[in-house]
Amino acid sequence: MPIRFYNTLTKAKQDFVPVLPGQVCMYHCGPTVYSFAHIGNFRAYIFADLLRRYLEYRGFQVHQVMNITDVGHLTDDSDEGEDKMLVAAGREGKDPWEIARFYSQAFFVDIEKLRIRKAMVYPRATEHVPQMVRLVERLIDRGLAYVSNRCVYFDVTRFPAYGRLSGNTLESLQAGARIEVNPDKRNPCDFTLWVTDDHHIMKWESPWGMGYPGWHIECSAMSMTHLSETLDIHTGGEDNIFPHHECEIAQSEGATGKPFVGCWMHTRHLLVDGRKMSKSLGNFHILRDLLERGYEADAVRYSLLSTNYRQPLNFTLEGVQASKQAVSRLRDFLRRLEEASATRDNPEAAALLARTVAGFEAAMDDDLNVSSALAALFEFVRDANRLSLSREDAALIRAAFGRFDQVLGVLECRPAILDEEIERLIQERQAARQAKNFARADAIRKDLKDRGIFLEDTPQGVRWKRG
RNA sequence: GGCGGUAUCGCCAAGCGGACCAAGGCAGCGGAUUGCAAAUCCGCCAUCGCAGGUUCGAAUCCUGCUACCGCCUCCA
Repeated sequence: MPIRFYNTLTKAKQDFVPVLPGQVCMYHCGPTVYSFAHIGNFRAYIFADLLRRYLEYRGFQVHQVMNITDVGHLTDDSDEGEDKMLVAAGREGKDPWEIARFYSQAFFVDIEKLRIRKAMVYPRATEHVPQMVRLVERLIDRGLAYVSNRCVYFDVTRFPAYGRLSGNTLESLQAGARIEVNPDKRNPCDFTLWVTDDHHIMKWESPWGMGYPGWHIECSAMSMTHLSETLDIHTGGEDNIFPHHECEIAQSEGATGKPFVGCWMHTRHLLVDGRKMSKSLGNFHILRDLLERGYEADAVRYSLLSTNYRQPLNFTLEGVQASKQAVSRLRDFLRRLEEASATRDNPEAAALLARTVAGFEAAMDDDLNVSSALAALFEFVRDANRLSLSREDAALIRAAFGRFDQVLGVLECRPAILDEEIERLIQERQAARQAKNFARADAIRKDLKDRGIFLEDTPQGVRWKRG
């Protein structure tokens, strides 16, 4: 069975066929580092991570690149918008370079906590200005871009496919009539490739004067530099579809004459408590706040992971709690496996496991249907809990779950150090229980519980876990 | 105004015309087990936003309505 992905460009699920067999070139629109990334951002990055992990699970060699946008882009093409990096710099009394350094470091701290595997490269826009300039020159040479009043614009009328990704054709955009008229442009929908502005703080040399690049060109330039002129997959949030990705296609294909991306994948925005996340509604979450309030990174990851990326996930704190419980159920199961001691192998275990692997893969093959894949795992847990298992059965199951977790990244426990104090208390409690001093035994358990260690008494002895 | 999406149990969420009088997780209730717990097992817990229509058959297709979300200026 082939893997099937929904392609925004064709608006249909289709078989995934990379340009080079067995290899995948994948590019993700990453953070603009002018503030802390919020959980909505992380939904997109966790999706990208899941995609990479599943492709690797399926045996592909994945070349993964995520950009870091550290150039402040004007919010529109008419030279009147604010520059995010500059606004942040003003707010915090720093220069834009410091802002970028600070928030990109924070970004890497956060993705590590969320167990997002690192991409091959995180190219920065500020380090690729020469490549962008060359791309703009190519576009001018091919007659797709023009210089006007020292700025460079892309002529959308020269690229007939403009609008294919988003459905925003030139006619419908003009019908919408919300586009400001810029006298320097030939057509109202033309977009900026280079802004010449000698007074801007972040500026570079170019054939058209000191200035800075337009807000779409970096992804085209960096994906070509680090991957290829034709990408297998390009991801981003749904808000990127237009204008960002539409413009990337125009620039890239305009310059190379080759298809830019085989499969465009876009993550739906999430809601928080059923509403759009916004600072004014007070439902704006960043990872470090959630961690400070006692929620766990793994539970947050599970929450953001467990809904298909094309559904409007509703993020709630109650949901994070539920996720924590769900993860516990899986981890408890794996922990219990270590006590398997049946003397003969259980043929049902292998059969159940085979069915579960098939269910997991069928679900994931179908456009990363994680909810369904997880259901297969939970059904297995319930069924396996009824069985009497040998050590060999348990080893087989653990290996399979290890492979599942290479994809999901939520089962492995964080390294937990059992210090002597805890060990000693467990011993003391056992002695108290032997002596039927249950008051003392319960006091110890409560003490440990308050310190995040949970004890379970079983016929095989005391088992403990971190909550 | 233009383009697009979503609405399934208290909460989250699969389902894409028949195997569904609808997975799975969380929460809840009853029981087994336990010194008490925890974990685990068993049982209970929805006719799918509303109104029509198509079909032998619809959560799944069509029409209308309502609500919410996204894009059309930065935003995952």
